[in-house]
Amino acid sequence: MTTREDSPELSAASAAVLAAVADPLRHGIVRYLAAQGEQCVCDLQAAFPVKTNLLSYHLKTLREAGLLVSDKRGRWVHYSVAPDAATLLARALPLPATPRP
Amino acid sequence: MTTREDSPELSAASAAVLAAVADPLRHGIVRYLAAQGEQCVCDLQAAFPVKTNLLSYHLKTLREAGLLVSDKRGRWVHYSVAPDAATLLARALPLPATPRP
DNA sequence: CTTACATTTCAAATGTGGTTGATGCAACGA
DNA sequence: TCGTTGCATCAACCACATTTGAAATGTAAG
Repeated sequence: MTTREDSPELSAASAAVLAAVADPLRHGIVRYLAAQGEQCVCDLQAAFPVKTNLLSYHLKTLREAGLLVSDKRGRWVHYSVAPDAATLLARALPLPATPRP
Repeated sequence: MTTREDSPELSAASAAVLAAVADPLRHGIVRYLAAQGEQCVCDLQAAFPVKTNLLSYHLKTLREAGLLVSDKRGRWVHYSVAPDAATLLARALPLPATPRP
């Protein structure tokens, strides 16, 4: 094992994280949750006009990428942006991120 | 026309930029060019063991995403990271980027 | 207990991007 | 001119991601 990361593996891992948000719907979901804070799936259904099972599929994709966390409370499942999502994304970029204007 | 960007369109445009680097090979190419500076395709062939036409396809993808620029000098084509690539990527993220440690 | 509701899971259909092999083309040298 | 080199383009194939419809799970209300 090496101390520093191997380039191909780093690129592969980074690409996987980026692929999660490289979809218009998933990108919109993350933006929406970042702006609105925690929302239940039913709220997301109102905001994004897609079938429920499709929404569920994309939420699962984002969750498995480590960008979202879910919390089941009673009958509803609430989703929110993972605490380290911003760091995860910034580190996945192939270039150092510049501060936003 | 609106003053602020429309959410679905912004997400779509951002997702397109992110999709360009959401591939291990393309991610590696951008990282390599950022580290090494301008390189001709022949140099990239040495660094990435893939067929020439495949490399050309991925370079075209990155170029069309606005992340790379190409410069044909004589017989060789030199690629380098576009001047505003870092900004383009940072803006494409669905969350404000955190500074890297 | 039975029903309704919120969300997930499953399997099958569809679509899209990456890969390959072949071909094209411009620049250079013999 | 002729052949070679460096790179791009094209069409076809294949693997995988997305989408769909149906059914399952789990929770709460009546």
